Amino acid sequence: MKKNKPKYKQIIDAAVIVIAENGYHSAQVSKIAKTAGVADGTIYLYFKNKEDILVSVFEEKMGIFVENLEKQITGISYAEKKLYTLVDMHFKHLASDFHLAIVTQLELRQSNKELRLRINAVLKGYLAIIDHIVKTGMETSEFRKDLDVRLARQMIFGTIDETVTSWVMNDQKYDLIQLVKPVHQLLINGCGYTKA
Amino acid sequence: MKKNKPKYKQIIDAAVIVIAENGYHSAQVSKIAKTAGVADGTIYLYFKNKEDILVSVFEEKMGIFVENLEKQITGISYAEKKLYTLVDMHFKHLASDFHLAIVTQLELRQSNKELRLRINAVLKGYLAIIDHIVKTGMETSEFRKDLDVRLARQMIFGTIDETVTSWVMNDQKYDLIQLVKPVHQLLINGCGYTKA
Amino acid sequence: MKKNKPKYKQIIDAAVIVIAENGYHSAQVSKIAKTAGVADGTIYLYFKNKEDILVSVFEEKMGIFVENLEKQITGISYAEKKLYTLVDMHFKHLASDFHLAIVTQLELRQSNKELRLRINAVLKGYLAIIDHIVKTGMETSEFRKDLDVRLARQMIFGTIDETVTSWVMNDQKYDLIQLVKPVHQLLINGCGYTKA
Amino acid sequence: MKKNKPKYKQIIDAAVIVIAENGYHSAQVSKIAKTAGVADGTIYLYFKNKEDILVSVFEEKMGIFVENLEKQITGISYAEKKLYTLVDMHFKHLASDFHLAIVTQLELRQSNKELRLRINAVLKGYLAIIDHIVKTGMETSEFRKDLDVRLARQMIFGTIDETVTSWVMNDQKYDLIQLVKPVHQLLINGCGYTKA
DNA sequence: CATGAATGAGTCTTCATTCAT
DNA sequence: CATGAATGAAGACTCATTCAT
Repeated sequence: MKKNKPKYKQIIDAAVIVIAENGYHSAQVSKIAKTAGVADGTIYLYFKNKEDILVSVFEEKMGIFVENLEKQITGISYAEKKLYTLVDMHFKHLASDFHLAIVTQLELRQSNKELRLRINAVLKGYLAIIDHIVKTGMETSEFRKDLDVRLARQMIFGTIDETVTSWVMNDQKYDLIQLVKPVHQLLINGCGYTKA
Repeated sequence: MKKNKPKYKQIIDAAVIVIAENGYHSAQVSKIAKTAGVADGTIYLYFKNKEDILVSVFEEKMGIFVENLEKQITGISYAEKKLYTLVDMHFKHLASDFHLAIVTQLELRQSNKELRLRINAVLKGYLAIIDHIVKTGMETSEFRKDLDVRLARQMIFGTIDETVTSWVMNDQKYDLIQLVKPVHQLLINGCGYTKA
Repeated sequence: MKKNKPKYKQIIDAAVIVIAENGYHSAQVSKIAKTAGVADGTIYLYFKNKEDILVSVFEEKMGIFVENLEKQITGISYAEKKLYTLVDMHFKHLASDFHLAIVTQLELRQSNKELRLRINAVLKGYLAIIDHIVKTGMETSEFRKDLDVRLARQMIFGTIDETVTSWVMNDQKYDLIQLVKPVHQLLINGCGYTKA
Repeated sequence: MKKNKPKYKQIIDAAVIVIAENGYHSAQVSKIAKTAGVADGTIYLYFKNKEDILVSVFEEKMGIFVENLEKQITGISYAEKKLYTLVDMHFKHLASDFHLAIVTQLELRQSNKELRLRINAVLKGYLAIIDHIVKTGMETSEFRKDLDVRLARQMIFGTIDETVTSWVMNDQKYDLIQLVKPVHQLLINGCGYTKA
């Protein structure tokens, strides 16, 4: 895959739009090709098949995001602040790209077992960051020592994901970014010490 | 739709199995019919189309579950205990039906906008129960007074859902029911008072 | 076939309406049954299959018509007057039954080879009357002696049929009965002696 | 529709044969494709659906015929000779293409209202020619001045059509072309002056 | 005679993918 | 590299007909 060629990006960008507007199953390869301004066959010079386009969209768009996220979070000392940055960047990322949010929260889920494995591979990097935050919090005693890291991660990811999905399914009619603070508070509390 | 006819239930039950084992898109109607022991055409006496089968499975199975849940929870006084019962029943319900868990967590998500609306209609009852718990907790001062009910609901639902999905995607190789207590603790903390 | 039973006629009458309003292929047997006020299965106590209904409509409605026609025409001496009666009765018959005209001119043609044979059997009686008229005309010297009876019959039938079909396809928006005289004139001329 | 592509004509020609031999409803698209030597899907690059094939056959074959007919007839001065040419070319056209005659006279009639509209659009050109002939005859005093053009046209078309249909339904076992002269005579008489 | 729930055969159409140019 | 015409597999759905009651 020659990921630096302009056509590769053209197709990725066209795919986000076409899939967001039509749904994955109604997004014909020929429609993506037309939107990208290339021939149908050209798609197959850059992608193995239709599913590959979908996953590549995720890999490409989320891959960059996770890289940025990692850089930002590494430089922060406290888990609380790390977690705030995570929620903040996550919400801002999707709030800034209407179509990508739809693809990520709705269309990408319409995939079979095989696809989900590749998606999970990408997600692993993101989940590792969450794990890192949780462990940091336990070390700094910001969080309870007896936290089950996997469960804490599932709460953090589940809450963030559900919040974004609800926002998308409500046609993004309220401001997602305003939810950063209260969501962060919920998560911090969840990981913190039980009230006396 | 004659929902009391035995054939209706036969088809629903067959659909759960066939969809879980093959995935929604590979689950031919004829395969469901054969498993149910009826003719292909009989399916269409009880369901409008293939999608209708999928949603009906959810409506039927989750409808009963939500009813039971409501009854149990209404009789409980404290939010903490209510929430425990919710998590407990949710996990037990899906842990007891291997196929249903797959359909609920994975296959049902592969649906188009129209279908999701019907699914959401069913979910509304479930989410209303969560809302009720959160409000109860706020009234009894078990939970913070300044909770955003919608966000709290999204945390609770998101955490539970993500926990179940992870468990399904890991082929249910660990015991979901053992997670009731720690998940409950995370959620109670999330909704409770900030540590000193 | 117990053709005197009321249900037989009920079904025939329902069929004319349903077929006229929906077209033969969209006229489901169940719709005819419902309109006739009988169960689906009852249809098959009176008719062999769906095609049989269609032909029976024709046999029943046209059979009576041809009988009447025969009686009337036999009593007439001259071919010209016989032909006038034929055109007159034909146009009046179809002009008086909106639905029957549609079935006869349009829907009945949508049949396969086998059906057309049965229809032709019924038509034979009608065509025999035309033949009789032509022969009478040749004997009385009203018509040319060298007429080809078959061709004359085809002109007469073709002209009448085409006139009615055009009228049906134009949604019967002009008065068919007013055409009796001019059509009769055309046919008489066609069969008559060459000018000068 | 790329009507100049060879495949378009291949499919049209295959359709005439397959439909004539099997009847429209038993003529599977896959059979037409096979006969045309193309893949099933290729059909749909050139035709909207199965019905579109049927009408296109008529449009294509009759369109050319009507064009030729127009050219020939325009060059003729007298209505009588014009009419002779019409009948002559009509009979010769269908007598020379066994399969086309079947499709035109029998299968094409098995179409629904929507289809008949497209068929009528093509027929309009043909009927216009007949009208032109009738009017010419009235101007040259070959025909009666008081002819109703529409009725005359219906007689001419009805007679020709019925003659061809009878010939097709009798398995074309007699010579259609020998009927040109007598049929022409019938029509000329019909339009001409009443015998003194 | 009458019912109507159940049957199951039969086919058009889509669209991801290929490959000759 | 790029094209786009051609491919062909695959399956949901309808509805005439049956038969146990």
